[in-house]
Amino acid sequence: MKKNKILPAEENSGPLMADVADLAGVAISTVSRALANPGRVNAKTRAKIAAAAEKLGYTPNAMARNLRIGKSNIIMIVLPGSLHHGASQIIPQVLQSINQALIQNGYNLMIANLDRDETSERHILNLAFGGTVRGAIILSSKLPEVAGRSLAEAGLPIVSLLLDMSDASVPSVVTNDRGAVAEAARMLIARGHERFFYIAGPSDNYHDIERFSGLVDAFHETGLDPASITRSGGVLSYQHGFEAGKHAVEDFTQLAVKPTAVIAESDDMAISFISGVQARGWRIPEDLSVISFDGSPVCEYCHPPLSTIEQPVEVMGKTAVEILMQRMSEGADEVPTRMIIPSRLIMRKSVGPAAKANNSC
Amino acid sequence: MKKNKILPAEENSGPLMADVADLAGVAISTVSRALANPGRVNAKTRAKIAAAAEKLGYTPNAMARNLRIGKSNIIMIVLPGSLHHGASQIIPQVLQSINQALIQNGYNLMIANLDRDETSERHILNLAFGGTVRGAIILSSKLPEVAGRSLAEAGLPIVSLLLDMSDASVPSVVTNDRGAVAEAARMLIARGHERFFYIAGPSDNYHDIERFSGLVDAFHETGLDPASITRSGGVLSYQHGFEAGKHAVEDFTQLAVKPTAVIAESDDMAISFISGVQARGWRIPEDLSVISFDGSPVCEYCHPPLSTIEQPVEVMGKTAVEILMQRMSEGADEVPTRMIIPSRLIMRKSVGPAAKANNSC
DNA sequence: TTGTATGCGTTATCAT
DNA sequence: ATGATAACGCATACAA
Repeated sequence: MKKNKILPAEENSGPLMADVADLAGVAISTVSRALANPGRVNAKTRAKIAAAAEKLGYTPNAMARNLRIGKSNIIMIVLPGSLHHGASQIIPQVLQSINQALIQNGYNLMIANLDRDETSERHILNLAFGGTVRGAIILSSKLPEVAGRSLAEAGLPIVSLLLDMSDASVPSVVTNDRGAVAEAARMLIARGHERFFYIAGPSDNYHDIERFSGLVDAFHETGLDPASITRSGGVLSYQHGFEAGKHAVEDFTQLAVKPTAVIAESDDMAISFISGVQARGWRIPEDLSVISFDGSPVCEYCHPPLSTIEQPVEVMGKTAVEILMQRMSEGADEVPTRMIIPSRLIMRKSVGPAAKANNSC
Repeated sequence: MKKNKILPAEENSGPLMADVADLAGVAISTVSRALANPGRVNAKTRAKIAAAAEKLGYTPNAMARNLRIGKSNIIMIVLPGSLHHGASQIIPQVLQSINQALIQNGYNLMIANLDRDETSERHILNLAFGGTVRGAIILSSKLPEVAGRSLAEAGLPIVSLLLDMSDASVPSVVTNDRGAVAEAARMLIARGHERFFYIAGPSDNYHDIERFSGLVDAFHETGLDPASITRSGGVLSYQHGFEAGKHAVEDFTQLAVKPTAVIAESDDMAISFISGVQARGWRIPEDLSVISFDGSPVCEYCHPPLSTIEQPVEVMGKTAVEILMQRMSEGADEVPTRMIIPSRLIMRKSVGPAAKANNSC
């Protein structure tokens, strides 16, 4: 039984269910039930089967099972290539939390990279349409789509993480980007800051829009003129947030009237920006207060320790998985289309009162 | 053809090979050939088939294919839970490079977390013995093993990355840890440093042993007494390298005679260590020179910019995949058991000449 | 409660 | 060069 007559041969592929059945002296279907539906088989035979399986070191073949039941147990996470660099500080945590939650539900996590080339899009679509994956969690602002085929039509549940795609009817798990920035900005304004410098990631990206809007909101609320907000960045091609921060230093240097507060879209941007302006003689927070986004662990050890808006990635990841599970089990589409997990502002020494006149240097 | 009579029904699972065959007016086996082995089918029929497939938007079912050929096209990467925190700065790059290389070879990447509990070990073993994955790249110092079943016996190719497991006959891709640290140490010694402080990760880990040995080597070569090396760390339970660095600050503070040079096993450790000692009045590099390991991008923006031994993770990742591919194709086991990819010392301002007497503070 | 038989979607063997 | 057919390993409808 162990070895088949006709086909591949190749490497020994381990004991089969049939082997277990033989050894236990029962039919193969009984083994199948004993494993999947223990309640519906006699305790005695169940014991025999368990013993046989144990003795043979039997492990069910997942591919065969999945093919038979017509479902895969693999979920893919779609990471834009840029994320590996951009918000890279939090990616490991995201993967970790998602994977843990998935495994608890009997699923596995596959990584899919979405770059700007058609090849990667096609690859992802094949994963979806070819039945390799059962669902997707995406960290990209657009769904892969090529030759008229879109991930949206693949018939599998999708959840967007970090970016709100509920407009495109993709359930999304996000943080309160806009409100969190507004809150941080209000706090800065309360400390006397009136001129802001905003370091943006790729323009028109959800994060850019929401977070910048939050800043503008705070200005409106407090009666300040949003005209005194200077934007920097918005370039798509940066590999790292670090580069954006570096470039922002140039922009900042050329300003006739210097802002006293900086809000950066990611910790990386803030870190390299701070490094750059400090090298040119500005002091943080005496001359310039800085707050960024992400809550990377490294912020605590920056010079000075960096205030950051912490994204609750653990919770967000688990929530994304929960929603995915709901979409997959309950046939219904009655699941939330947008979950907002509040972020937390971690105040550190990079923030101080506004300097009176700091156009030195 | 599209819908079958008896079974699941469920969601529409897309066009099948049979549908393509029908539309093209050929047998199903011909379609299979046309797709897999284009050379062995008439150009005309091939065109018909291609047209039909195109029109239907046909995507081959991967699970069925893999089951049939008895091979999965999924490779798993085994990440110790600690790595998500410890050396986390480089994990995204590792994943990125490995995934790219895999996809070029027609494989996909699955993530597997190896924690310290038996559950995660069992899970990984099931992935292996259940045929879900075809091979593994591990970043863990030990192979999952439970109830006598070990990953080593799963009959699938394994490559170790970052850690040398060639002793356990697992082909390994590593960097020249020992030599790189020795070189860095020699350079420091040439600058007058004679008392070193070494911040270690988990004790007896490969990295700890190799890198510390490198430091000792340099001392021997230059006729210095290794007794003037102080070790700190070696604690297993730290979640972040940051914590190790923090703790090292305590150790450092209590030393009667202060070292003038520090070597840390990871950038994270160095970053939090520097932050801590600076807060207590020490100056880098005037009082203390620091070099660490990993080459995290953030080092460039530290205060002062941090010298680091860059691990060539991109090359290492690609190399690991290459070795895996060799193991899988050429039946032979005649593949290298250890590949050493040299690292590069990036010198930055965290290093200076030894202070004459810096036991101030 | 257990056994028999069929099919999941594909590849590969054998004829034609 | 193409077509009919039997597996791959498992799960389920149905009969016993």
